[in-house]
Amino acid sequence: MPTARRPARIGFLLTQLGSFAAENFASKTRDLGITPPEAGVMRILGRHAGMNQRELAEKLGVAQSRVVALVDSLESAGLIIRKRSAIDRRSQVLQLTDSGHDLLTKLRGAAETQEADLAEGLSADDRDHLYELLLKLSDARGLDRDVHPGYRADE
Amino acid sequence: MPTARRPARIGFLLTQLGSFAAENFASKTRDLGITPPEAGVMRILGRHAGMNQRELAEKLGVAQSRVVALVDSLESAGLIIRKRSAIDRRSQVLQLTDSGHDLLTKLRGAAETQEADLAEGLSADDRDHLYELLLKLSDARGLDRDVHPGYRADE
DNA sequence: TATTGTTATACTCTATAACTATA
DNA sequence: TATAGTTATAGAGTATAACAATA
Repeated sequence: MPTARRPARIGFLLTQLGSFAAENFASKTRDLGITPPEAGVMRILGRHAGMNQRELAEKLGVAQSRVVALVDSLESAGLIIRKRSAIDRRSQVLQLTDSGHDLLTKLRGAAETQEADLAEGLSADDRDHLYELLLKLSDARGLDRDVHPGYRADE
Repeated sequence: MPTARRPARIGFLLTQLGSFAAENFASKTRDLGITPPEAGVMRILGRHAGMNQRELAEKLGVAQSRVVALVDSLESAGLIIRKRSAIDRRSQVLQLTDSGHDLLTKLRGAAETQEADLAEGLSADDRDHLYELLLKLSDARGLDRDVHPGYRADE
């Protein structure tokens, strides 16, 4: 019964490695001129074009006022555009620009690089198995496959 | 070759689950009346009694001024005490109080509860394997087995 | 009246720099 | 001079509440 003898460490290790992975990715987004939360917005808009800001806030789990700042910044950088909906003029519809699509491609490249960084030290079988186990945990908790929160963490 | 077909998602999942684990633990420390960073201090002092504040700052990877605030708060709560070192009167030596030891015991209980929460949905074998894989990753990166950073994270 | 987005404001976390006491 | 700790200050990130335009 190895489980009973093993110390309670999965939570600790997930937090520690999650932090490490987040820092690692943050340094890559920094090189591309955006912050990690901005990268999250880009990723979501890449998959769900035409969202309005309220929908984006809900998906991200942040306040609408926070989305205003994120969208301001990405729009200033020329990566996305706001367009008033013709149907409901209260609503701002968000679209990636060409430049935004280019950046999204680079972000995906960064994610591939990160994957190689992180999995270093594991065999291909180990990697696949780790992926399956993590996915099982994530799905079992109903976590969104596209989103994770920015967060303040500890053990 | 399953690895080549698998999307680059280990980094994402580690960040997402790390965030989830951190939030989960934070809610438990909140019930005990302390914050997650304070819980980290308690854990370290439980293992390394007699540290001074500079050493603690180094171990945590935070500024000394941050340690002042953390220690102030834990001392006000009666969980630790500062004692001027007799050898070097600049140095403040930190010790857990009896009450601090009690709280540390409760924190360990919380970690056990969290472990059960997190591993729900995995078989005992899966849990053991996941633990081994995570530990391998953590060790391969030279991460401290006692410490992880408080952090701001994304993908 | 209700909803979308925006602005104003405040709070938390944390770091850097200046300072005090001691070495 | 150098170091341990403290205080003062500032910046980043985020939320809540008040507000404007539209429904």
